[in-house]
Formats: sequence, C-alpha cells, structure tokens
Amino acid sequence: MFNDDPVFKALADSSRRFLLDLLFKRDGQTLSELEAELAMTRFGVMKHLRVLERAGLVVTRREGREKLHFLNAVPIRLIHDRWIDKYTERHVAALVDLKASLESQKCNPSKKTA
Amino acid sequence: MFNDDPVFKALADSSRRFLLDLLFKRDGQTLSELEAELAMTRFGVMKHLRVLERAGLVVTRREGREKLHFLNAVPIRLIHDRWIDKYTERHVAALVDLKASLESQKCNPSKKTA
DNA sequence: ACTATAGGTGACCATTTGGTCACCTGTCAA
DNA sequence: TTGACAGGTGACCAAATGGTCACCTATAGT
Repeated sequence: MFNDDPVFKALADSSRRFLLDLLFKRDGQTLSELEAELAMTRFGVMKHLRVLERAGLVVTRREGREKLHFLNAVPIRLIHDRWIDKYTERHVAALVDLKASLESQKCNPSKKTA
Repeated sequence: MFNDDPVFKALADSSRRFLLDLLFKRDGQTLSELEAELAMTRFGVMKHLRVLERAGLVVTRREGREKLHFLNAVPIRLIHDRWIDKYTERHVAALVDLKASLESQKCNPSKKTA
C-alpha cells in the first residue's frame, strides 16, 4: 500500500533472522558455512541471503570463488530511531534493563513485567 | 521454521508501520481516528491493529465505547539490542548521524545512500 | 426503549512468499 | 584440460497474508 521497505520484509522471516544471528556471532561466513547451520537446501539459504543483501542488512565481498557475508547493523539502528526519540530512549532502555534484570533473577515469576 | 516472532511479522507490513507512525506522532487515538488516515476499510485497519496489539507494539485501553491505542517502544528496543551490542552501538550511531548529516546537506546527490 | 455510533467476528478471495528442483556459471588444483 | 567444488538463475508449488464483506455486540444520548 505504501512503500514496502525491504528491510522489514527481510526481518519478517525467522530463517533470515537466524542468519543475522549467525553473522552477529561470527562475521564473514560463506554460503556453505551458513547452509550447514540451517535445516534447508542451499537454494533456500541463497534466496534468504539475497533478500538480506538487497535490504542492506548483509554486505558481501567476493574472495576467489567464495562469497563472504557480513552483518550491517545500520538499518537496524534506523528502525530504532524511527519510533524511539532521544527523549524516550533513556526511559525505554531502562524498562528493557529492568525486565532483563527481573528475568535473570527469577525472584518473583508470578509478577507480570510486561 | 524457527519461532515466528509476532513483532517482526507485525512490522513487515507498511500499513502497520504507518499506524505506528501515527501513534508515535499522537498517542491514544481511536480506531475511527486511525481509520480516517488509511485508504482502507475499517476492517482492514482493525485487523492490523490486532496484529500490532498481539505483538505488544500497541497497548490499548477501553474508554467507554472507545478503544484508545498507545505505542509501546520496548519491542523495538529489543530488536536493536539483538544485533547491536554495547561496543558497536557508538560506531553504528555515528554512521547513522553521518549519513543524516550528508543527506541534509545534499552536497552530493549523485551518490547512492541506499 | 430506541437509534446512532464505536467496535468486533468469521468466512472469503487475490496475491505474495518460503522452499525445492533441474540446470548453468565461475574458480581452484592436478 | 579436466574434474571437483562454490555459487547462481528461472520455473514451480504449497502455505501464509492483505483486504473486503455480511453480520453481530455494546455504549451514549434522547
């Protein structure tokens, strides 16, 4: 209906988010390396990487017959900045930290922290 | 394939992102108010708001026969924290600021800035 | 009570999307 | 140059998604 931002489309799929997780843990992996981590054929992984690359979430570099994949976090930051302004950022970050703190302590599981 | 996080599914649609933009500009709007801004029937808007609410991106409160909608930015912050750690945050934020600065100056329009 | 208004449900249809396959291109090493 | 390996393209199919409609519930005000 409006412009269909490729970044959000790319992030909509859990396999693609998992690929970003893999690159977040270790940058510069090849298609074959990534394929080994997904219960999916090489073609499926390639398609997903293509979507991520077009969205700018993954940047690639040819190295001989290999293609190395790198995570680019800038689009993620832009999502953040779209709905979290400088004034509420401190507030929201504090809420997130509080939630993480409560969950790590598990001191009172009955209390809702939403 | 993995867990299908409702937050990313919710953000995948441009109409829903536009609804978040509307609530970001002014919190606490009703369905009818939001519907007036979208070239879509009331039912479509309702469906989208339902998706956003289930994802926790929108929180609602009944006020008589009206339902007020509020933006909740916490899930957005969690997306940010998933792929941007404390160490690279400064670096990425600097890149974003630089990009915004260059675009506001419009000193080199021929350059593609994705 | 009655009527107008705000909101809600389920079914339905056109389009998009995730995943696979057969087949093709390019690079390394003997 | 020959073969093995890393990567790429287009078509194809099943499943999910966006949007609409007929119909229903609940609140405000007269």
